[in-house]
Amino acid sequence: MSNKNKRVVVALSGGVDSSVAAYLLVKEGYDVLGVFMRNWHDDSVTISNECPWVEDSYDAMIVAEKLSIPFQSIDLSKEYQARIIDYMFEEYKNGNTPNPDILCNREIKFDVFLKIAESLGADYLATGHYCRVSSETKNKKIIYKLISGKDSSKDQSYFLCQLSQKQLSKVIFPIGDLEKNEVRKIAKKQNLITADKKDSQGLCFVGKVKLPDFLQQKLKVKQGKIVKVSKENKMYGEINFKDMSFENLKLLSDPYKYVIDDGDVIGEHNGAHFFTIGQRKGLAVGGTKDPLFVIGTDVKNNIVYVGEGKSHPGLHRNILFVSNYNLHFVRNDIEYNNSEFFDARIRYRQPLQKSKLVFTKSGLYFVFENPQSAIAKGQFVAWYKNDELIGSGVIS
RNA sequence: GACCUGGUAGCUCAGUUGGUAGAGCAUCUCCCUUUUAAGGAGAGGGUCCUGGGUUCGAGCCCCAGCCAGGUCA
Repeated sequence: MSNKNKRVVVALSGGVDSSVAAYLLVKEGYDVLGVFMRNWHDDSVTISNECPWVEDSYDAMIVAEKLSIPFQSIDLSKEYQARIIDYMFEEYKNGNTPNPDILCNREIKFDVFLKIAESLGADYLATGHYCRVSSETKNKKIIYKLISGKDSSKDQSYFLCQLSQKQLSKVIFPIGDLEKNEVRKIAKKQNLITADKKDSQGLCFVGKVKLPDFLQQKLKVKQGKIVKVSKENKMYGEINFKDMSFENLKLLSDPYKYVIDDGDVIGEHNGAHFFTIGQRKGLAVGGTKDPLFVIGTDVKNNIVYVGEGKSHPGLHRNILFVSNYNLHFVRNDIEYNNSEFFDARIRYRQPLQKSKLVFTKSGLYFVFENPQSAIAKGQFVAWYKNDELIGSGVIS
């Protein structure tokens, strides 16, 4: 096969998915090199008492051995700290809700790590993501497409929404055409040690953490008030949701700005930056008929605003905004007419939502057909056409 | 000062004609999930204000006290 001369570095995480990815590459005749990334050292903040990475790197090595491919381990914790962890703290400090794993893909796996792979002579970098890449030639230029994984319940395209054409040109996702159970079946058949290993969860590379505890490493505990806003509050009635004119879009997309007099003080929290919109757990305030949800935080004045019940108006919005600066086009050859519907999601595994894309001088408005719950500033919105992820951006 | 109402799980309350207590919310655990959340399942938790009394038996009846809210002079 012609693959013989092609060298691929596969990122082995010590899980099933990357193990099977490596196996498939070997089977297809590539010259495969397995590399394990260690990006985090501090086990004191993770929930499980074992150091997960020790076992993971060991499993990765055993898989490499089994497949008879060379293996090495690299430490990118400095870069991870600088590009991911620091960003995370900064965002939370500012009252935003970051998505470190999306950045980890853009900045670490498909940037720092990709460059290392290239320095090792790799033509391609492969990972165990449930995602696909295809390409077509348009005006003599190759265009790469980021396609959802075939297994829709596992599709991880959302986490790759910040990748560029250049990055995609270097990437192979060997398991993107498989379902999870097929991946496990292959691993079992090949006797890979990771076949029955539980799927990893939590922050990629860090592991499962209790976020408020994790954040307390750097963010101070600071007592503040919890203010309950009535669903009858007049501010909810003041917006004309039917007026979709350009001038009104900003008003429609702006998160509600609460002041302390908008509601009643019903409790205390220990730091508004530990909370995010839509959050229910951790408020430690009972006595209501329906659960309380965070509808807004004010980190400057250290106030958490809550509303009672899932259907509280403060929880839902039809429109969100992404500034030009925060827009990222995976495909930069697509025309928009401001009235066409795309599919979009604002969090991993969320069913795709119909949305119009309206471009303005300052940025892009998503006008959803149905109201979206808990649109969180700092999270990413990604838009799709059919199975293809077209672009993404940070929610303002 | 008098009168009224109420004091039951962390919170808000329900508790039939007296037979040693329940629901929602909160909390904790598990499941789901490579972000944050959400969601699903389960668990723990009560000298029923205190002290007397009636009764075989009192959260429920009686008396006294304490506390909270209200009404009237």
